Amino acid sequence: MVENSELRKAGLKVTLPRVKILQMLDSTEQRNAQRHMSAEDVYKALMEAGEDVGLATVYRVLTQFEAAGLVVRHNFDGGHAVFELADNGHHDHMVNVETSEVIEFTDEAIERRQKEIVAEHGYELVDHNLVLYVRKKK
Amino acid sequence: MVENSELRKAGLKVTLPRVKILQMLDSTEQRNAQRHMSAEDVYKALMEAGEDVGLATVYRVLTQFEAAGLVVRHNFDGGHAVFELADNGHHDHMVNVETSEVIEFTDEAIERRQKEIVAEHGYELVDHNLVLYVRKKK
DNA sequence: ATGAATGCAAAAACTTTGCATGACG
DNA sequence: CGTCATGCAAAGTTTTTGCATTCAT
Repeated sequence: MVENSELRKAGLKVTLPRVKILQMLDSTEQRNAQRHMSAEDVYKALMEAGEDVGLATVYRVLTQFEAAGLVVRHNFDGGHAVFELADNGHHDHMVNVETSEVIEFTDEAIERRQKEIVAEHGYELVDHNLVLYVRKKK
Repeated sequence: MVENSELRKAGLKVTLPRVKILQMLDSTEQRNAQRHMSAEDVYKALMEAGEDVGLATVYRVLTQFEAAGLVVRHNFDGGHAVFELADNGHHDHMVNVETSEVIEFTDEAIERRQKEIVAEHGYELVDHNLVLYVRKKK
């Protein structure tokens, strides 16, 4: 189960909504149902689970989680942001354009090269976002 | 100047708003002012130029341009989408998180590695999206 | 002339905020 | 108990849509 100590560590009081939201993210991930949920997704899932949490709270809590590094926010297409638990390290995404399936991966060579490129321009890397849109090879 | 034939080719009637928007994108790019403009940016620029185009039209036209491949839409951080002319080939982006300045780049090593990774998973690359969020090195 | 495109205003979609109430430590 | 968190509703943003009018061909 997701540790409540994670919340304390982040300086966040252990409240019911926060615990529920964290569990929700964790459990959907376990079931591999949907690794990336929008605020609305989380809200609906909570409602269906009989948990009475306001949508505004879901937004607030997800934003706090992001600030605390518990969760990562992605802006894949447009429209809405999606969130995923940050607990299994950094990774990039491959999206199968035919099925919308999301595959995670990491590649050292790319990571390294990114830092080099940025340095060559006199910057330092704060974060990055790489999405490969793919299709099954025929 | 931007060719109106581009519009015809795309099956779009050559109307004043469409021509103006295309020119606006082209001219800001020429002046290197801002390669990436939001719908609002385009709208304001048109207003300042004395062109009377509705914001809704700007959105509609940019969406059509995107569908026609004349323009590329990016969803960098969140909030709003930005558009750029598609005429100068593929490139990735670096966003300075302190100034929001956008720097374009391409890197063969990364491009190559992406194809390899995708192939290793049994897919083929359709498209990709790489954004590096950077900060000036101190 | 005729269908497509525009402008306006209204609505939709997503997210944030103010404020009174309620819960955590 | 004091403070922080929540819920609700209202407001903010960004983008889309309905509809009457105007324009391109």
